[in-house]
Amino acid sequence: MTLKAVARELNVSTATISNAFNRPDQLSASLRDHILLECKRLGYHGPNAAARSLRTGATGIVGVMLAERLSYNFRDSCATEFLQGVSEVLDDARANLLLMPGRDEFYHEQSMESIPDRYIVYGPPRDLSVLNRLVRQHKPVVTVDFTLENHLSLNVDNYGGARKAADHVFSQTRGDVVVIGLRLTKSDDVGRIDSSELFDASMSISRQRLEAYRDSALAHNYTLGDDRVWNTHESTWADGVKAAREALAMNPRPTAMLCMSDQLALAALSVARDMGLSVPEDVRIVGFDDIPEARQMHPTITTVYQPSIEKGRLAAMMVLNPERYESRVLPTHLQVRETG
Amino acid sequence: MTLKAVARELNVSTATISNAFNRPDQLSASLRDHILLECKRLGYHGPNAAARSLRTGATGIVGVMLAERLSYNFRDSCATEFLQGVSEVLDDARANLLLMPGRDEFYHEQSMESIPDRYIVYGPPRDLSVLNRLVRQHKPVVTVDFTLENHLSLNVDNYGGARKAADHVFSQTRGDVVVIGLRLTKSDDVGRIDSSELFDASMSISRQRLEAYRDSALAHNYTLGDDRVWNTHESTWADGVKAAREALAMNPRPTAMLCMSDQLALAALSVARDMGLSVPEDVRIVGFDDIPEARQMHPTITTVYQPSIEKGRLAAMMVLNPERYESRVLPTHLQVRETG
DNA sequence: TTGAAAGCGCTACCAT
DNA sequence: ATGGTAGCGCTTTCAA
Repeated sequence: MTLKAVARELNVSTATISNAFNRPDQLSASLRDHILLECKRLGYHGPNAAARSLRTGATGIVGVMLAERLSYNFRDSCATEFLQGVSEVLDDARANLLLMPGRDEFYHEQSMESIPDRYIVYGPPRDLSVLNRLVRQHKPVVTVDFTLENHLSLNVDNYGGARKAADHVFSQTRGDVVVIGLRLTKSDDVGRIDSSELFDASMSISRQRLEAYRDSALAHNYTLGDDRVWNTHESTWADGVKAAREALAMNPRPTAMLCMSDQLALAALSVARDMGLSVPEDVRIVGFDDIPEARQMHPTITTVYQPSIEKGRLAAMMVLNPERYESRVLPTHLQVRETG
Repeated sequence: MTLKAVARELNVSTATISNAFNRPDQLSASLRDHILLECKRLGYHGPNAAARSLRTGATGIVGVMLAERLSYNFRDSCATEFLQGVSEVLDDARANLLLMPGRDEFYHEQSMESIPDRYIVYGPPRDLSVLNRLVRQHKPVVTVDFTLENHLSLNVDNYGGARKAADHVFSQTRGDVVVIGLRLTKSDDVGRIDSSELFDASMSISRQRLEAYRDSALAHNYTLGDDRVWNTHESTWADGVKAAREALAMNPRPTAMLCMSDQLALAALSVARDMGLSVPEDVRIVGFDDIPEARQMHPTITTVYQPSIEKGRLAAMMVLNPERYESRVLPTHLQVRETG
């Protein structure tokens, strides 16, 4: 069933059918009602979205570009909460949600970026080429957790949160402190970092957190050298366990671990207990994000709260009405609980 | 940048550019390489997806139709795990994922269903009209957690799992057993059910679970009447708390609760503890799904395992290659832990 | 191996 | 208030 077929069936022009759906003021109410009723009877449910979009350039679809592959985001509580916030607002706005990976290899010779009307870019895409293609569409874009010149952005106060966490840790411990970092470099491996390979601070929230940890260390007469900072590629149990094992094998054993996500902190906690260590007596563990599990675990995790759901809601509202908003930085705060 | 513009720029026909992207065998390798290189230079990243789809009817997008609004699915661990499985497979297949709500009101006069090439329908859509529109597209469809005539479906053994859970409970307790159900009727309210309003068993996994509970009760000389079955609208903390409060206020107090999701069981557990009850001594609590939290909480939740991630993977594989698969029912099994 | 041209389904302009 | 029609960007047949 196409618009043309309906027009023929009802003996009116295609323009009239189109108007019945898109511009009610262009025809009499009675004709419009008649047409809409007949369309229902004939099984025509409104203009084909692809064809309409070709003509108008609009689909009502909001693209959410993720930093990595799609599946990663459903494993990460933080990302899931963010998407929850986004989808709440899109639901109300009657917009659909297209998820797009941030890796170039996923776009084999098709310009999928033409489908959505607007974009939320959640974290710096792994391949910047993908971002460039997107920007060239001249559609509303909101970047989240990083900034892009001439575009609206939404960030949280990573430096402030991390600083508070580190200040708290350094004021409580006399021993060695280590960092379990997240995506600080391009490396896929888990291991100590090499500062020369760090991502740029403007593009990497992890880098911002690291700076805060280091500044705090300095303020407490301690140095957080490369030999005390581990990198992980994903905020997963596996990566966290690997890094924590290496870190806790250091001699002398660290007395505190600053983890860049709660997921990593949870893994570190498990490793510490397997080694027979008491938390926080033998080793303090502090996370980041404040995912629900941080509150539910025993012991509960000391961490930095960031408003993930709210971030999603706001990102969606910003991209739907860019003219009404300005770039923002949302606050974070320290949640002292049992592990630190 | 359009294909036409590129063609003009390079002094070849539009057909040749199109072939360079879609049918490499139709032109010389050298010309193709030249064209692809020039396209990159000119910032043309391949054919516009909307236009191509208008012509070919294919977009490389897989639609996942959800039973309800989008946001609900990001709050539900089960749904999130399912989507994780789906997206793993779609990642590998280089397909994109369009999330679509299952409520009619979200499709205001636009036939969005023309965009995806294939559909996974996760749970019976709240409004069947949406499903009908979808089916009329004659695209591959896989239904999950319900069946649809002439279409591939993927289910789990709800009856079997629920039966094992109930048999376990009835063999352990002499007192009153209540059910905290999930979407057993259309009602948005939390409260006791009226059996005459129950959904049809073929469309409702909850109904299947209820039948299993009731059959098990009968086998143990007990009757699970309407006054012992609560309905909730969403598998959320709030709904669970409300239902559990009412149920535990019964006189005599129930000694076991069969909950249709772990989320509801978690809420019931919290209510029981707030009332000063010991679990499982005073009241046994059994869930369904086996979400990660069920293992992590203290006490750990006795529940029925269903393979949510695997269900997602399989649904995606089925919809990508419908001819290679048949409808299936995946097994479930009882996980006895501390609460029951 | 390459090119010309029709047409996918629709909307927006301009006529009437 | 309604209709005629060009053209959005592309693919595909057919002809050269």
